[in-house]
Amino acid sequence: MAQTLKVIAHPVRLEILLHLADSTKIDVTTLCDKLSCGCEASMMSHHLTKMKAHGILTSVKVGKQVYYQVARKEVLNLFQCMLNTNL
Amino acid sequence: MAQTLKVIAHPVRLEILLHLADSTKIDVTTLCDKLSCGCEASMMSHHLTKMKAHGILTSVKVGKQVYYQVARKEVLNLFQCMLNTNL
DNA sequence: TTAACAATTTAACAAATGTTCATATATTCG
DNA sequence: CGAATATATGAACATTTGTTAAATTGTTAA
Repeated sequence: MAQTLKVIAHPVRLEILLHLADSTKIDVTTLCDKLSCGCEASMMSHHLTKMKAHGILTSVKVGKQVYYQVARKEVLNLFQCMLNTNL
Repeated sequence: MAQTLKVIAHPVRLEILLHLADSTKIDVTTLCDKLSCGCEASMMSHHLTKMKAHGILTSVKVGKQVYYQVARKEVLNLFQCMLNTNL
């Protein structure tokens, strides 16, 4: 549990999750453009890879792009809980 | 929000919170004894200090001992949410 | 009051993890 | 093939974690 929290506990990664909660799946470049954190593709890839490694995301490669999406929907619940709790 | 999660995202600190959810307040040595993590007083102090620094805990000194308790009850809600969500 | 002890914190350091920037590896298209 | 684009990887740097030892604060009793 601590492990999962740790992976989530990063401003960019939270924003990624927030975004993926709406759009089903999204590729790295688009994600970079949409997020307000001004995150470079390289760094974005790192974050995505990390979350994927922990089973929070999955990815599908289609041509040049790799589309990511949330694998563990529970994480989104937690996210919602945090927003409600005014944490 | 990421900051708060980051502070919580550690096995020992989660166990501390779990314990403080029940017992209103508790001193460092007792906490060390009760937790199953085999955490030394020194390390325990580190964790408690960190959580206190982030406003999650408060402490009162009574004689030789320092009693800690949860300052932000919302954090416990989150905790409960995580348990429910089977995270 | 001071010596001895007990509870907690601080300091100093090595090891493990995380973050970031620069570079490398696909993949498509002309 | 070679240029252009999308993503991944590597290596330097920063932060976190855990350990051991020493310092601080408080208590007790001679």
